[in-house]
Amino acid sequence: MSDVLALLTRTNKALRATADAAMRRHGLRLGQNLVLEALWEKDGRTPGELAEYLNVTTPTVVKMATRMSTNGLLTRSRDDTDNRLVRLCLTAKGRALRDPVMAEVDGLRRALTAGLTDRECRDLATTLEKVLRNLIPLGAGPHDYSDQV
Amino acid sequence: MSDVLALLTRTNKALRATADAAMRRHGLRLGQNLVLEALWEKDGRTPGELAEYLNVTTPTVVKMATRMSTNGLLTRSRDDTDNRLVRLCLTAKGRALRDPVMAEVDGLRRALTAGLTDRECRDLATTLEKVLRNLIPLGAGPHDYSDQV
DNA sequence: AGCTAGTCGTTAGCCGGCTAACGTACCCCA
DNA sequence: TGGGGTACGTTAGCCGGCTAACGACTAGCT
Repeated sequence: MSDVLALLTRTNKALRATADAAMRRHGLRLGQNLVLEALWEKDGRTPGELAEYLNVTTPTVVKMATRMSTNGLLTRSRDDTDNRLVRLCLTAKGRALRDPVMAEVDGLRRALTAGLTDRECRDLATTLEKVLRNLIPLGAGPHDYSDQV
Repeated sequence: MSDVLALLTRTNKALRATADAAMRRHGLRLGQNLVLEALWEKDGRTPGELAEYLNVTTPTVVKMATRMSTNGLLTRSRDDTDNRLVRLCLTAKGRALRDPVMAEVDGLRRALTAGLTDRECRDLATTLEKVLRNLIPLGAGPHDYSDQV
């Protein structure tokens, strides 16, 4: 009982489905709002910068950037001074999504914790952080946790 | 501060990475252990049954079953009495993974909540269930949650 | 008995995520 | 000044997940 693993899995699945549905209402897909957020905050980032910022690999950003470029959300352009770099710049369409998408994410954030007391929210965050810290050392590389408690 | 949304996202990402690494040690991939678990519990299930049991769509099960069949973990065979049905049956290799994989999942489950008190675990589960219930009505269909608190 | 409606699995195609391999461009040092 | 190492983006290919369209089979009603 109280299987945190299963609960975490189910919660995340529901979260993904809900978030994707929310983003679709604005012509976006699940992670694309994060790319936009990063560019709203600072336009003209490179795929590599974005990848590090979003905690994702570069190829993932490249593929998403290609789709988002096709959808007219951003443009690719090579940096003048360093020809290796690629600058991802928002289009007017990409900039226009800022307010509605931020409102949507805010709504999701509130819906998520609806009916929870402040105390519950804080405790949830604290405990999740602990779980996260438990996971991080295991995530990188072929680590064996059979020696852990 | 205490952004439950971001925390949930990061936790799940770490969880997926860790779980995938754990399953790879047994020649499996992320969700394949769930398929095996379902067949350990009751062999010869159909893709549709499995999909419902795992809360996943049928095509997802079909694709996984194809890969797992290629890897010699299970076999496909048509039902004699109803030729629409396909029976997924474990091979010896698939059966042999039962103990080691269950132990691995158990290790993951324990590592996940390492350093947490029983109280913290129970509270975490309770709160996650609330969050999950908040999400479920939003997940199905083009629902608008702008009216929610 | 035959036609229709419903059930079931498969295929095609998309998305986000990853690793590995590749090609180009820069940079620094001999 | 040239060459080797390094940084960067792209491509290819895999996995889990989804929806939509398709095809085969059963079942049910007339």
